[in-house]
Amino acid sequence: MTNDHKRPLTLRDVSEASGVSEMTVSRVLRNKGDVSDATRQKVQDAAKRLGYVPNKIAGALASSHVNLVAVIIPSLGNMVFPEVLAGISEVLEDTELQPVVGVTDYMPEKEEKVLFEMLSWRPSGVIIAGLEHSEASRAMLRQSGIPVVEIMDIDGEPIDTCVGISHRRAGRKMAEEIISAGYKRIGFMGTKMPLDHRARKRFEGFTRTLAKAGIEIADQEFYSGGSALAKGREMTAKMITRSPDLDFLYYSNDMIGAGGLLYLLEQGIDIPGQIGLAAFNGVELLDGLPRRLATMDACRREIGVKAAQIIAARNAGLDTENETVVTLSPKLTAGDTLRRT
Amino acid sequence: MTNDHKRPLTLRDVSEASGVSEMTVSRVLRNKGDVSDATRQKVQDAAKRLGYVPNKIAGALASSHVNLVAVIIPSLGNMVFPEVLAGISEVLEDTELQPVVGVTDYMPEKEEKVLFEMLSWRPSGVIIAGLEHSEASRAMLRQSGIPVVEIMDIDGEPIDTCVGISHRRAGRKMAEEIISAGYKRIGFMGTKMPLDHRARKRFEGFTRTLAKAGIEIADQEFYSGGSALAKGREMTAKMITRSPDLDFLYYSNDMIGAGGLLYLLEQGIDIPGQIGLAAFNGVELLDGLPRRLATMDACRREIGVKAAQIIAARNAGLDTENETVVTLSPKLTAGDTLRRT
DNA sequence: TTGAAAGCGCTAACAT
DNA sequence: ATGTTAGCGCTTTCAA
Repeated sequence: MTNDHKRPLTLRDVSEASGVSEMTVSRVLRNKGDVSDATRQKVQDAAKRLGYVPNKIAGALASSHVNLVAVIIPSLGNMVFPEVLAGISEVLEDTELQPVVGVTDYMPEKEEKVLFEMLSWRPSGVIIAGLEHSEASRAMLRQSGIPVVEIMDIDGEPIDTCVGISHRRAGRKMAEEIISAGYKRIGFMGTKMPLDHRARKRFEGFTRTLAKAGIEIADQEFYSGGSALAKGREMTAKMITRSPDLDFLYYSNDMIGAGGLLYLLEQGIDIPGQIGLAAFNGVELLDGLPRRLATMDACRREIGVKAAQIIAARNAGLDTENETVVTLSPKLTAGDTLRRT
Repeated sequence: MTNDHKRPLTLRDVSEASGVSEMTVSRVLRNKGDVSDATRQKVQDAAKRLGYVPNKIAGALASSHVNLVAVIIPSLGNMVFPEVLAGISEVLEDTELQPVVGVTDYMPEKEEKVLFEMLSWRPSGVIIAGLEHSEASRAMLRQSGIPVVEIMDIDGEPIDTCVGISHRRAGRKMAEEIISAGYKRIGFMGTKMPLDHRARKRFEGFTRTLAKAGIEIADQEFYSGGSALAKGREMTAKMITRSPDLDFLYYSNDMIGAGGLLYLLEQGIDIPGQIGLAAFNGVELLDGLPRRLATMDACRREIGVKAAQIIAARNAGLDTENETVVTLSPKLTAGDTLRRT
């Protein structure tokens, strides 16, 4: 209420205003060390009255402790990463730690840049999506000397620790389910995959399992950008026109699956009789659709929780030494779009 | 490649490895001041070889410049804020500045906490959603001495600058459209509003305009939490059962509107003949729906862009003195769910 | 329980 | 074009 000039307040200002040494002010403001109730009160009053906001930059430099956890994800736009973030926040809220998110747009160069930027703030840990990183990124993470948790995926070599699901296995499981339901002419729709390693791995697991059963993908279509719901619709229309004999459509994510579902229902196609459908992620949105789309839960929130717990534990000095790979098991929901076996 | 101990590298390490003074190393690494190509090369080689990552904490303290912009939003979960963020990032990418996001979950106390936390990192600017903040938050923002842009809404008193739309006016416009299309028995569905000031303001603008035309909201229903699509479906079912004579449903956001739309179509209800529908936000998802839902674009990306531009300009010393309130105009899309006038 | 001194790793401002 | 000096605002360490 008193600081009319633009200079931000310092500990010294509070010290002078309260007649207590800077050091003791610092102790009060951090609840560290023993301070008499009287001085504590004086200091707190002064700090509040002045509107003092501590300078974490200086604090961090002096203590070489930064209570930040870098969280690096490809995108905020598809609902899966916000859910991971929610899991992370939930855990870190009971902690000194604070998540800071960086977005890569699925671009390795941007990942490298964001990572460099975040590491230059000397965070207490890194949570980063995926196991595929540029050599430079891997080097930075290794050198950093802080806990690193790679999330979402476990099919690969973690730098330090990883928590996620096996996307190859997820693809395989869904293929098995589809095969055992008796579907034979299967079409696939998904993102253009060079970008999205996890989608690619699901696709690989999927096709390989089909192959073992003597089935080949009968048609496929890829997209990028735009409204996923609309894309699902378009691609589905195109595909069933082009390949009218398909009896199953596998989508690499729920949004395009939902678009396809809506389209097919409008066309009066019998689902899952004439055509079965399945997708991936288990997003909340599916609950509001006319039919429950078959899907597989990606354990998003759980991944966030586990990752944050690992960072928090390591930060507290507890040695979680042992578990370098935490494997979660995605649950398959057959819903209403997959024939019952 | 050489740093096997855990101590992070310092400028001094690079200095020693390259035989160049710390100061010159610093200059090279920041592209500041004149350095001969030869030394520059030596330094860059050494830095890369060692895997040096600068310590921004120290840099920021020394220069009292932090290239961070605090972005404080209520949620990442509903697609509107990620789009604002995209606008912000787009602009800041051509800048030294970097956005750092904090989430409040629509809770004033959490906003206060997040704000305090972020200000303690001495960012170069703040972009914060809404015009409603606790007195303490407003005080912190005022004291901070940095540019503050309040976004999304303009119906109120900005602390410094604001950019957004008038939600009252948006509610009014939609009401006018509905009235002039001849609808008379209007139901409303939305979030529980104490939390969401902008939804409340739209509602106020909406009801007031109806009132002037002698119309009262015939039925209303509020929700919180859960899948918005599913909630829209449920609430709509409940409402048209309870009030079968309604001829229009106004939803406070697109997701519940979409849920309602899907439900009504399934029931074989004539839209917009028997019942007209409208919502708010203009989210991309609507493109994939069976009908184009009437909605109003909230100018999300544009808001992010403008806000970031203001911060960037002020940061560059350009005085944008003049414009303290930037008003954007949401466009109304009648779509297929509003009778043509 | 409180205070004084030293320094975290960098950069602004001066030398040279 | 390069180097030297003095802090930035805190916290750590040690002393009282």
